Amino acid sequence: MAWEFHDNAPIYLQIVNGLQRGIASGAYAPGTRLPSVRDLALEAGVNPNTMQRALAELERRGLVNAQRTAGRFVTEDAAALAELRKEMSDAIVAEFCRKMQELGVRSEEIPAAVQEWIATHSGSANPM
Amino acid sequence: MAWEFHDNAPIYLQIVNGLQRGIASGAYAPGTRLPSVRDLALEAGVNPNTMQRALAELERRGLVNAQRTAGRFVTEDAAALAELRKEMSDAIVAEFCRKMQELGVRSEEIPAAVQEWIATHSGSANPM
Amino acid sequence: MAWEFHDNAPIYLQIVNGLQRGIASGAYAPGTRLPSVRDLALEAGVNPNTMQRALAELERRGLVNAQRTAGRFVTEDAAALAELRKEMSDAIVAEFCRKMQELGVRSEEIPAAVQEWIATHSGSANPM
Amino acid sequence: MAWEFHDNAPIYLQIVNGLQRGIASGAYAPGTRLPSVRDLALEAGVNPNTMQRALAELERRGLVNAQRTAGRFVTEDAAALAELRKEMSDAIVAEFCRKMQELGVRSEEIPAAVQEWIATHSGSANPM
DNA sequence: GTGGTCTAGACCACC
DNA sequence: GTGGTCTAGACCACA
Repeated sequence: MAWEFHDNAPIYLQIVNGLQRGIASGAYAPGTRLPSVRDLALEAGVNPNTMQRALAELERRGLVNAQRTAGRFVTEDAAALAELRKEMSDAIVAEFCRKMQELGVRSEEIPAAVQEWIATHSGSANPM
Repeated sequence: MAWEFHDNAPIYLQIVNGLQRGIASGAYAPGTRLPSVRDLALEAGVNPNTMQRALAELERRGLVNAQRTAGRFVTEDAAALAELRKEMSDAIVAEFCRKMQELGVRSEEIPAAVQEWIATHSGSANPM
Repeated sequence: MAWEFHDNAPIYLQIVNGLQRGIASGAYAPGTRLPSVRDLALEAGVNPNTMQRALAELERRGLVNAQRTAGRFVTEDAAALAELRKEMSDAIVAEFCRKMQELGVRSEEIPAAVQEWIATHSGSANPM
Repeated sequence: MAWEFHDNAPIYLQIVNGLQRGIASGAYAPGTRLPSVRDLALEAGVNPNTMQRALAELERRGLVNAQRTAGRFVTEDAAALAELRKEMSDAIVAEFCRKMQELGVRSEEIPAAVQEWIATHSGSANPM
């Protein structure tokens, strides 16, 4: 995971978001043990305290479970994971629709635009 | 227009993009006179030369026409504007789909997610 | 006639050339009276002495005849005019062929290029 | 290459033209590395930024490729080079025909004049 | 060292 | 006043 932070939001929240993305996508699979705080902090290039705070937030949200000496594990709670995916998906969709409307595209036209794009780009993920 | 620049791309290109968004959305209506280079530069907080470069690029793309002493005007070429909107729309859709797929959403599921979101936000999405 | 002088050659020679062009093309028709030295100098934006020198050169070449009080007249000597046209034409052709060869076009290919151009541009003089 | 600029056109465009001539004639062979921006600017006696602008234009036209730290290279795209030669050749022919017509030579007579000149200069025209 | 970008400040033609 | 061009000098990423 490439960590790049902007200064519009606290870094720890940006980390929370990034880890949530990892969990939602399955990059951090349910039941899996997360790397140690130190390692995660090192990888992200932030202070371990900042990473600690992010992980505490994730735990508060029920997405990871700290097990005293063994480390932190991604939750296996399917409902929680589903809800997470729903929330993040909704956020992405919301931002998307906002941008499209800013461009002058009416709500009704958005789904068609999406379907057309998928039809013409099926198979090739064109990262830009 | 709120100008905020990140350092992942040249400022002049970010300006090009921002102005294109303004033109595509109609914030800068076809045939309208744009503010002068100096004014735009002042507003964006960049050097007039940088703004000049961005505007030259827009002119090269056929989106604005410079008229010697009278200023620059947004093109009235409907085809060019339509193509612009198509390109920008496609870029937004592409980024959206990429994010959704990164989240683990399969392509086939994306349109449904969009439609559902629009259905549940149809009231607030169109605050006009 | 638009007078623009470069500094690679004496101005009076550039004037000679310009007037020769006028005579060769018929802009100054055979037998016609030329404007006065003063007027020509004024029009060209040069010192009357400079214009005088240019006209003297033209007279030396037999292209104009000074008639004491009546002014200067373009020669009616058809042979001289023909020779003039030939010389100027040759100079233009020579410069043209030099440029084409500098571009890497072989001598044998030049006439074809000319004919093709004329064929595709018959009628429309495209000044550039 | 001898750089001499007139003030009828922006210097950077004159440079573009000069470099195009070099590329079209093969003086800058396909695939060859061009001198650095700084060196070219020094040679031409212009500001590096002006030379940069000219080179950027050449790149936009697909005639040179910039390779980050290695320098700029003349394109090897034969089609692009052929088109370039065609364009430049056409421009020269057009100017030539314009001058001839200004001299009073009719279009039909131009090819003959060219062929005659070449015939009489076939020895010295190809001094290689 | 290379290309690329940005700023600052100047001058010009046009009307 | 407008757009357009040019210079000077600086900084950056890349390798």
